[in-house]
Amino acid sequence: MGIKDVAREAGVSVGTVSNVINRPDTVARATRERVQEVVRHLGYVRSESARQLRAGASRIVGLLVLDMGNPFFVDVARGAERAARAAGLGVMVCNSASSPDEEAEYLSMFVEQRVRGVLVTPADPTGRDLDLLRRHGIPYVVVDAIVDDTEDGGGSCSVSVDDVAGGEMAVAHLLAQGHRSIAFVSGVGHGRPQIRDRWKGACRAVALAGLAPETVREILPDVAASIGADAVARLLDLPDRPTAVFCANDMLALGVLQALFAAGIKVPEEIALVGYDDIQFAAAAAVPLTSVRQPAAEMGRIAAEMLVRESAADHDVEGHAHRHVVLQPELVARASSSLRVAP
Amino acid sequence: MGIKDVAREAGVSVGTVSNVINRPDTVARATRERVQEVVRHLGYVRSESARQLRAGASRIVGLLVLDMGNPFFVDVARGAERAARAAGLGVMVCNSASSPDEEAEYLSMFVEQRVRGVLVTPADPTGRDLDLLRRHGIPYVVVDAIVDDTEDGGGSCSVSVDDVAGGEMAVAHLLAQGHRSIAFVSGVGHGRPQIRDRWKGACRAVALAGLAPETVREILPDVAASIGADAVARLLDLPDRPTAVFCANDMLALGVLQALFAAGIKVPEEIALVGYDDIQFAAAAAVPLTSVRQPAAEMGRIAAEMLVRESAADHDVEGHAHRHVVLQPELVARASSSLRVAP
DNA sequence: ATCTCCGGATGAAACATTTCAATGTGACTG
DNA sequence: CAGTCACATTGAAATGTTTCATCCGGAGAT
Repeated sequence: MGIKDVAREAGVSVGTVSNVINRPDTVARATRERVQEVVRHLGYVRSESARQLRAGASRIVGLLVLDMGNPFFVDVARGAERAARAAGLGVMVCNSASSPDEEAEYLSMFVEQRVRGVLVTPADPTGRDLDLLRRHGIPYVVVDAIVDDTEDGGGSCSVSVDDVAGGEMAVAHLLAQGHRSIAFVSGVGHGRPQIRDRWKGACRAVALAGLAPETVREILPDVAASIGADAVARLLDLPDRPTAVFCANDMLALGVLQALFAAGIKVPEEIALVGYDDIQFAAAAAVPLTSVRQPAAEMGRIAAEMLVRESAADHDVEGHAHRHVVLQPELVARASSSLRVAP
Repeated sequence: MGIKDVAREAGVSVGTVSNVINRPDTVARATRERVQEVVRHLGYVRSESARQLRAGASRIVGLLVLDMGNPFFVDVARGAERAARAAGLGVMVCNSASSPDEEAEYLSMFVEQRVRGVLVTPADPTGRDLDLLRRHGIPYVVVDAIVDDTEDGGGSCSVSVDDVAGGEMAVAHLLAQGHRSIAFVSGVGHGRPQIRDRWKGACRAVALAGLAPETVREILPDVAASIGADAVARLLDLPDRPTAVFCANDMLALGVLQALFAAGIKVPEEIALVGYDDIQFAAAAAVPLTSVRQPAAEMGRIAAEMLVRESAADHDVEGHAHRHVVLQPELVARASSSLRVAP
């Protein structure tokens, strides 16, 4: 059951069958219809493996995210998937679980598969893992991060969101509500640029308001334990107890919200809460969560489109200039940070 | 940069290089080490396409789910992925979005890829789409459903959860709380067997309690509109307003919860609420949600393991007997259905 | 000294496509 | 009528592996 069987059955050469499938307009109508009939009759489906062996690259792109359990990345995947399919490409979604080892493993699997390209949110902040792709000439687009890799001649496109602006608008919002002691909670991967930028934005908001830097303090919960509970425990231990908490993402914020509830602390009356990502569940939380919305699906879409363009252009060697698209986040105010009564 | 280059550089034949990679113990130590060194030096990575062209099947399994946005399926995917990787297989997760058309499209893509097998939650309740796989001899396991396909000689393994039992325990729980008028809300895909079974279970609980069948009524919100809001509108229109709502899944329940909140109706005081799936966010909802937990990750794991076994056994033609594993759900009681004060 | 065996290495076939130069066939032009 | 051109079709090469029958050289047995 190969192209040869179809050819024999239809009384034509394999080349003609191939043409019927890939360039139907170049073959005479009578022949075309006869071949198509045989294809249908035999239930022939071409073999991608043979096809891509010849072509040198497959028709799928790899997508490597940090956490499939986080709806933010699910949205990114959805956007990417839709755009890729519009270009006739399939998407293989993989989950590095923020581990550089798993990341390396998946990337080398992508190389084995000779994928058309890769969309990746790097787990390894050095971006060293990506060298593998570059060495094999596989184009990639960095999603939700900017990797500074211009020095080694490579470089890449990227799509990200302005996390400094996001952090700033979250804290500016809290300051506007009258809060003067704010905690910034960063959980797993607190060292990642995205999180660092949100922290920077938080500090900038404080500085712009002309307040003391200590107005916002960082809390680093133990990632081994239940993160939300540990964060709240540390929070309550703080000398000058904060009246507001800004969490590095919504998953974290939901955990903190639960822990605050368990501790009998009222949100937003006693402590205001702001998250990040505006995942679908933020609005349905125990107290609807104020959050900084990131255009996740759009990020996925743009990344996939850039990849398609780059992979199409990669034949004229330096015909492709890497671009860095930076999108803007948006504050969505809900009950968890509502205007509190002045003390 | 193929196996040939490695062979030339190391001064051996391609067969030997292949042996070094796939059966290192059959080649003399000196040769082996020399070849390995060259591989490292040249950065050689074997081509999966060529490999699978020869082998006839790839090393990836397809996973087709109904809704990537639903954390339930994300958990299934996680379980499947882990088990597949333990067997050296990759997983390609795709989202049929409950559309038979998309399902058919993805399945034929799987056939093109000559995947090793497929894990699928069918969007087409007739299971007709699966014929394609059977025709091409691709093993598949049905996840979260049982397809009755024994008549056409094919058949398949399946892993599912006893939805009748789940529906029954949800409603029995509400009856035990004293509720005597219950609404069952089923949203998108209300016609699917899973949902029908939950409804059957609900009816059975009522019958077992010796109550009138009208004790539980079904509500079918308009899927085009905002489902939660529409469900609540219909609910309030009901002649004898129910005091409890059982939703076919948690996504739906969260929507209903939001709509109830918007309508100023207190949960659980005025209306009790029970969901299904016990997704991670159920516990963090506005009112922590009572739900029926399904062992999602385990289902994925078992399904993948069955597939691996079947695909290994498919050489001895009828050496494989299809099995149907049915797991048991579990009720997780939370605030949304807490004991209400007698009227 | 000859035979047998065995660990190691080899070379070619097979896998299912795509692509491309070459070929054949009429039809139209000069 | 010869020449040219466009259109359809063909046949074979090329893609990078794996597998398997074969071969080689040396060690042990007779």
